[in-house]
Amino acid sequence: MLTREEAAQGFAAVGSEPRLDVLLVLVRAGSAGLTVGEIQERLNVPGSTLSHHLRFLAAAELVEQEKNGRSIINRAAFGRLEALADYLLRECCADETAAPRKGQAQSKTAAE
Amino acid sequence: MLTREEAAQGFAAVGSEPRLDVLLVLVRAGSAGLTVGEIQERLNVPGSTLSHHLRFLAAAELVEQEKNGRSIINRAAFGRLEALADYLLRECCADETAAPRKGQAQSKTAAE
DNA sequence: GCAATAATTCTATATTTCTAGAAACAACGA
DNA sequence: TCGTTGTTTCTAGAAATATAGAATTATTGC
Repeated sequence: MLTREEAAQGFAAVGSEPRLDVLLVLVRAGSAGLTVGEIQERLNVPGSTLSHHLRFLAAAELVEQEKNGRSIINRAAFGRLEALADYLLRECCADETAAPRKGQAQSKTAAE
Repeated sequence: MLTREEAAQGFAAVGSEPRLDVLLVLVRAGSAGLTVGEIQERLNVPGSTLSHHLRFLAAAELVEQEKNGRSIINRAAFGRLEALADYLLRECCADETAAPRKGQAQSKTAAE
């Protein structure tokens, strides 16, 4: 499971529009992944900038990079992304006084 | 649904450890919420710093604030958090060439 | 070895964010 | 109205991040 630090790092990684764009392009690409050049074509961003953002995403382990000849294939780390998605609401309502039914995110209209 | 900008802003909001801490405390508290002072007690952070972070979270609409006398009650916006959680993988594999079965996040071992 | 391609690292500047003390503001109770 | 409590705004210096051109490294084909 994700530590608090890993989760924060993961969220920070997708917490910028250019990086979120990069990740979404990779998520759409699925398990095949995309080379840096292919991402660059789709997003129209300078190589050095893209490289910077990919490093961020890779450091957070949201993207995996595999070298293939002179290209680098980037793939979304689907397992990590699922863990991240689950993280926020996992402890929902643990301190709820009345009925501590865990895992129940009540809608915003449900306030007492 | 969340726009790309809203999603990035939301992720950025929980992309710092102190802010993630604040949000998790509120998620645990459930629909009752917590006053600023109560959060402060639990996290042991200066008021001005906490106020700064809460503003960030409120701007991203991840936390709702309601004035109550001289206190302010903060509540996690569970609906928003769910939307955020869903956002990352929603378009999974849309570009997949072979079998574009949407919504299927294959495990990391599935890369041929 | 040399040119071409793919990507990263170096560098520098601009911008944003973090942190927290101090001051200010708002609401309530006496 | 005056003091107290809860919270925000002001302020400022330190640190991190964004952006992108230029130089560099790595891989391949000839």
